[in-house]
Order: sequence, then structure tokens, then C-alpha cells
Amino acid sequence: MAMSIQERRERERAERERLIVTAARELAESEGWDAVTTRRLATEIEYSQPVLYSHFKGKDAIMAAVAVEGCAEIAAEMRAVRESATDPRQVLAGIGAAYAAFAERRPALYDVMFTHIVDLPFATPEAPPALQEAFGEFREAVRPFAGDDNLETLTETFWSGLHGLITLMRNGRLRREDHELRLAILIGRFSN
Amino acid sequence: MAMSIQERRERERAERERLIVTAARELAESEGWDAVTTRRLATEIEYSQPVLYSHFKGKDAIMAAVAVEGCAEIAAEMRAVRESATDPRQVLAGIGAAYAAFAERRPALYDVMFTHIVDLPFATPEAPPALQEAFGEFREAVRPFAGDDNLETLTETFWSGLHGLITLMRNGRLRREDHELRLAILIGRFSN
DNA sequence: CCATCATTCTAGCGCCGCTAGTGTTCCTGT
DNA sequence: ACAGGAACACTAGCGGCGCTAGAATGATGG
Repeated sequence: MAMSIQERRERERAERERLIVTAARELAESEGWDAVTTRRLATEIEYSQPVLYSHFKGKDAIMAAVAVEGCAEIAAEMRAVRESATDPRQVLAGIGAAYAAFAERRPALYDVMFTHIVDLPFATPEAPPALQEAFGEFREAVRPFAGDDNLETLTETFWSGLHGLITLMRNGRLRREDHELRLAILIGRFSN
Repeated sequence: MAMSIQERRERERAERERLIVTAARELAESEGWDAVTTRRLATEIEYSQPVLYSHFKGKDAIMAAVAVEGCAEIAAEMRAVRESATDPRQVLAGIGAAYAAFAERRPALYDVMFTHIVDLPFATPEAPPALQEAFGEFREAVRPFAGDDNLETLTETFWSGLHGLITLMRNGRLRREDHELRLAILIGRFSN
């Protein structure tokens, strides 16, 4: 069992890294990102502040790690929806609803994924697989309605529509009551 | 001329308030909102920090004041577009392009208007007139294409689409090159 | 000319993200 | 078994943030 000591150390280190990301995520989801300070996070994981910086370059990198987790989660939820429906219209509507529901259920997670400025590669091949998978779900849902439009671009536009609905509503720019109605209109305009 | 001294004081006070808002806006537009600190702003207007708090409740209130200015500006630009075109399709496309161009030209202003969380009343009768006017421009541009959909709700959805395109692009979530294409797709989906 | 009152300033509070430097602990080679 | 050294986590502190209490300054009216 050569290397076993080093292996144990690396394993413990990896565990602690997950601990940090999980703590950041839970704290953000329960009290918002403003509550996620490096001091608070350090207290939460029962280590001192500088430990965080031995794992991540800074707070932004921690947030980026949380964002990647979120991408995997939303991708899984969208995939489940797409596999459970067959009618293309239902798929598109389901995907849209699932996306919006995710944003509603996990606002902090959604923000760090799509509104906060974190230096994650996005629209490039170097983007995290989870992110590409999530976008792929959108693409497959949109495909049946592409028509003459470029599929990628159409998908981006549909995604933007959802994102706009969500962010404007959450900032208080749109009345909450009409959310479902707006969602239906958006789906309608993209499914014909 | 009774009251003239007091009137002069009030006038000077109002001037200084405008000075604050203008300085905040120019600083934000040239160096971003992160550079707009209360200290920096105080230096810029050549007063001490606490003076800011005798005019505004806090930094958020200053940002809100800047946001209201921005609303008036974008409303004017949209009105100009709407008055210069006649074909409904051209009006909608023009309004969309003008809105996106504004966001591109004045990103800091756009952010404080529509993405930052400032406690301004929005979707209520108490919203600033300038804001209601801007939304009104959208509504009139969308009206010819309302069909069976509720006009207000449709307008909100169209606006959200634009907002999504803009914010996702600016955060690096969408490739910049395809912006015009996406804009065209959105307009197309809302004008038939 | 002085008392009064409004106004503006200096100084400081408790936070933030981040890091230099110190101590401690544990592995290694003899 | 033990000294040397590297790896590690810690304490303490930097500069900057939004904001405010209380001192100093200025103009006003008697």
C-alpha cells in the first residue's frame, strides 16, 4: 500500500473541499449570498478563514463551484421532464416550467448560476459538462420548433426569455400573480 | 421678497442633490458601480460623506435616484423610435433594438434600473412616471400583435425576452456575435 | 455683539475579502 | 529513537466598505 498516507491526505482534502462548497450552498440557500462571508463560512466548517484560500482562489471561486453543482441539478431535473413527456409541445412547456420552478425553489442557486458574475466559461467548449448538458436539454426541447431558425440561436433566445421572466419577477419588476400566464405566452410564441 | 433666504437655501440644496445623483451616475458609467463608494462619491462632489446621508437614506436610495433618471432617458429614446416608424413590425423591431442598444451603451445605468435590487415601486401605480412611460412605449409597440393574449401580460413577456437576452449576454452566458440574430428571432416570435 | 440653531465635518464602529507571518504537527532519513 | 524539515492551520492585521455619533463651524435673529 505505498502512497497510502498521501492518498488519505488527498482524500481528506477533497472531503473538506466538498464540505466548503456544501456549507456555502446551504448558507446561501437559507440566508442569501450576503450572509455567505468568508468568516461565517469558516465558522460553519469549523476551520479558520485562510483554509478557504488554500482550496479556492477567493470567494468568487467558491461561488463558481456552487454554481457548477447547481447546473448538474437543474440539468437532471430537465432531463427527467424531457424523458417523461413525448408530445413536443408538452416537452417544451414542461422544460420551461421545470426551469422556472427550479429558479423559484432555489433562488440563491439560480442567481449564482446565471445572474451573478462568476468567471466560469459558458458559451465555449470549456464550459462545465453539467452546464452543457443543461443547455442540451433546452436544445432538444426546442428542436422540433426550429423551422428555418438556427437551432443554437433559437435555443439561446428561448432560454433568455425564461431567464428574463424569472429575474424581472424576482426583483419586483413584474407582478408575481401573472407568472404562469407569462410563461404560457412565452411557450406559445416558441412552439409553432 | 419674504422667505427669499430660505428659498435660496432650498434651491442650493436641490442643486447639491442633483450634483450627487449626477456624480453617482457618471462614476458608475465610467468605472462601474463597484467604484461608486460613499467615500469616493463624497470626494467627487467635494463634500464629506455624511452630507450624502442628509439627502438620501443610504447608497441604495442614491442608486434608485439614478435609476429613475435612466428610466426617463430610455423612455424618451423609445418614444422617438415609435414616432419615427409606422409599420407595426418596424416599430416593434425598432423598440427592441433601441432598448438593447441603450443597455449596451449604458450598462451601469441599465443594471441599476433592472437588475440591481433597489427598493423602487415597479408594477404598481406608485411607480415613477418615467418608468410607467417606458413600459407604455413597450405596450404600444406590442399592441398590434396582442391577438387573444392579454396586452399587459404579453408586453411583460416581450420585455422579459429582451431583458434576458441582454443580461445573459453581458454576464458572458451568451456569445456576443449572435446578439443581432437572437434579437431578430425574438422580434419574429412576437410579431405575427 | 452675542446666543441660538442649523449645517458640515472629523473620527470611529463593525463589517468585508484577503494575506503575511507564526506556530504546531507529522513525516522522513539516519 | 530522534533530529530535521516540510506541510499545514492558525492568529493577527491590512485596507476598504456603509453608516453614524458627536464635535466644530457657520449663519441668523435679538
